[in-house]
Amino acid sequence: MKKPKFDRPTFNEEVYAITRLIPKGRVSTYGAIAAAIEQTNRARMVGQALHICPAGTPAHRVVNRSGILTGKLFFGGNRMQELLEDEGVEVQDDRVVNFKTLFWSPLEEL
DNA sequence: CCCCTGACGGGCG
DNA sequence: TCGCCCGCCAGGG
Repeated sequence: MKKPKFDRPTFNEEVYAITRLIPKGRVSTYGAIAAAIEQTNRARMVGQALHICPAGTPAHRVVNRSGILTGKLFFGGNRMQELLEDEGVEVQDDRVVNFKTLFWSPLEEL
């Protein structure tokens, strides 16, 4: 009884819930979301969850720790970048410009 | 059971 | 920030 079973369905819902809280024009990271639901070493699972996220989930606002749009390939073409730019987030070379200031932490700003 | 893969992250130089 | 190595962990072959 060391490790609590990994409840994929619940985990995914938690991820989507946090993701939906990311303000328009701001971005967050896989690790920050994982930390917010107390699953610090499961940043990768956050990625898996967003890969199959339901419509309406602003997954484009989630990037990696360097501000790189690691998931753009799953949006097709430049879709992820366009979605961000439509919200006023500047992107250059698959990376969020001013990432440090646009970063939104579910733990500190919630 | 072994091995590899991956929308990741921390530490180091 | 970049590159590199390594730890992490669920899935799939």
